[in-house]
Amino acid sequence: MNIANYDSFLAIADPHRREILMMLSKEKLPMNSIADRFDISRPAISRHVRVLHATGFIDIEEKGRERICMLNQAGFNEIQDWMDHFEKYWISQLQSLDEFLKKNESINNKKE
Amino acid sequence: MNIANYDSFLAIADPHRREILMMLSKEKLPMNSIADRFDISRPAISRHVRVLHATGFIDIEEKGRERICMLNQAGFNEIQDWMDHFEKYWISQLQSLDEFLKKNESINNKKE
DNA sequence: ATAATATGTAACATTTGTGTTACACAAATA
DNA sequence: TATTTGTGTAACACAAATGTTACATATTAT
Repeated sequence: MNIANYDSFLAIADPHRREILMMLSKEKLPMNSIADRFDISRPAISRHVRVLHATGFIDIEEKGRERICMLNQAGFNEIQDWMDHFEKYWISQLQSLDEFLKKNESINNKKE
Repeated sequence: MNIANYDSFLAIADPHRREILMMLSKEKLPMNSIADRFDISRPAISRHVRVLHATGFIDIEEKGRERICMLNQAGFNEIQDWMDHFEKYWISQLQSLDEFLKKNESINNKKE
């Protein structure tokens, strides 16, 4: 597929790509060192890195003929923003539960 | 594909499925009410909901012939745990930057 | 009892995503 | 300069994901 059609969510849907991100959270790595650690072909990894780069999860520093890959926060932020929306939902759910319990408590008190 | 092969990351990779989750963060909805709001077919939505349910993003309450869908935190937690790993990375990066700046500061002080 | 409603699912076509091999090229090394 | 190293990408095959239509079934309403 055309790389332009990928978004952050699709980018992290692939286990290989998540493994690449995990590796880069330990150390910066040049393209081929990443590929060496996988059992799939170098071109496949090259493409995965391209996807992660295009979606803002990876920065690439050109150093002679090498391309050093490192994490870029932008991609992660997109996911986190989305998660934050639902975080708010769970917090409001807890509040509703809390209110419910308090109401019940006062009813129970009346019964006694 | 077999639903058993889906994981949380793949579950939220599809825009329709993310839209379903967004809807359910506003209100609980029966299966068909969800489908009504999309321009794709009801069976397609049925499958999306099945995926979200299997991966722990949705709970389903059977109510007569209706199946009421609502959010379930479990799926979101899986994503958040993964995000937390990288959150730690960014914090440690900030610390490194901080240490670097402090070291530089003391060098600059010596120069003066 | 019949009809309408709310669903599930199989079969199939199509689209999308991933992997491979083969080839190209620039930078570093001998 | 010739070779090796680090990389990109096109072409293709295959696998996986998504959508559709058609049909089945259980519950509710008439």
